[in-house]
Amino acid sequence: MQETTLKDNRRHDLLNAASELLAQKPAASLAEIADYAKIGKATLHRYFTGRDDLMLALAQRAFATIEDAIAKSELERGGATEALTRLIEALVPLGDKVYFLLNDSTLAEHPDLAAADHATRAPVLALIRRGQASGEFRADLTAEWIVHQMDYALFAAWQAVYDGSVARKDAARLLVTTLLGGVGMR
Amino acid sequence: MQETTLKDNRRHDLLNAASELLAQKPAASLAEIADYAKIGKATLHRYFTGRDDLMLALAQRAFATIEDAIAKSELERGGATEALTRLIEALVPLGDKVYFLLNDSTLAEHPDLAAADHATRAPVLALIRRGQASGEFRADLTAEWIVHQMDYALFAAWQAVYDGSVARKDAARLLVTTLLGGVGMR
DNA sequence: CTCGAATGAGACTATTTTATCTCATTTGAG
DNA sequence: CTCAAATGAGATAAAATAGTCTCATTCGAG
Repeated sequence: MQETTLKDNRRHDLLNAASELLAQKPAASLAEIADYAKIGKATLHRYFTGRDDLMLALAQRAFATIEDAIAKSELERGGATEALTRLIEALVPLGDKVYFLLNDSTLAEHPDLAAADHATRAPVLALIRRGQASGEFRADLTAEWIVHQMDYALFAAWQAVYDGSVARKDAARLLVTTLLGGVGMR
Repeated sequence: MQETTLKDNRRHDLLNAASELLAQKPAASLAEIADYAKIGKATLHRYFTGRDDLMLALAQRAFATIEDAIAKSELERGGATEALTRLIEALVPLGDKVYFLLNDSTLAEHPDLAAADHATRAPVLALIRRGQASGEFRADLTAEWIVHQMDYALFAAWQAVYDGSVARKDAARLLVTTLLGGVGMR
């Protein structure tokens, strides 16, 4: 039982290192990933059969992390605006584990991820629709469009944090206010 | 003189084909690009010494296209809001030639592109600042942040058009209204 | 039409990355 | 401490891609 736990931890650390490196260098080779994780290439292959397997595990964990953040945000609770704010505040800190997704094209088409993608998107879509029904969010935009824009706004925020142009602690607030209020003066 | 023109046309067609294919398949090999452009690999190498050279030319043309769109938008003319609207309406149709930039990591670090990037960003930043000074745009956000969010919102819009969830003709209007007004009800 | 330049198809080589394998060393459970 | 399992380093093979070269064919200016 402990063996399994140890292995899982190791696997977890490896995925952390990989997503960290891939966020900076999306084209990193497996050898570079192994080096960055301070393990031998052979060991990497003992945990993942190949690059595809690693990327898939990485993406699955990213989606799981997002699902977790969504669950913790309790999107059904309170006003839709407050719920969206909680969601964004929960998602912004995940950048390290999710940002690499943007730069990988092979993942978008993977069938196993379509379900995970839908599972993460559905509750957010529901929240947006709830907010539209309650008059908190604009109803002249489709919920899908809003969620899609939100996704990219998140990537933009993560990148801004990553390149230092925005402080990590400010990112969530900036994102919420930009997303909800737009850049035009009201 | 005509020889040069012919060669330039051919080069132009080749770049068009490449950006078109790379938008769909960012990891396309040079052989695939050559096939897609319906030319031999050898000919591709006669126009571009290698992948780096091709990607650089592609990116430079993308920036030139953007600069052109900016110039045609006459950002200094009229209200900042109207100017921003003109800009977005000019940029949205360029997706085919620019979208691939998002999926390439090697370009971000290329020194020759830093200047082009700055050249395209400067007039847009100036427009945002003008709008902030005139009270049209929010002044509690930095112009850099606004432009950065706008960049990603554009990529999001291009992708939505590309995957069919938004009609090409609606994209610009949607983007302008989302960007300026946000998703919250005012 | 004619000729030189440009092209395409594909053989071929070089380079890079992935994946496998061996074996000495390390690790940690008991 | 002891031993079986896990690891790391590197050799090696395999695969994919990049890049070069040759030569017969096509193209287009004049």
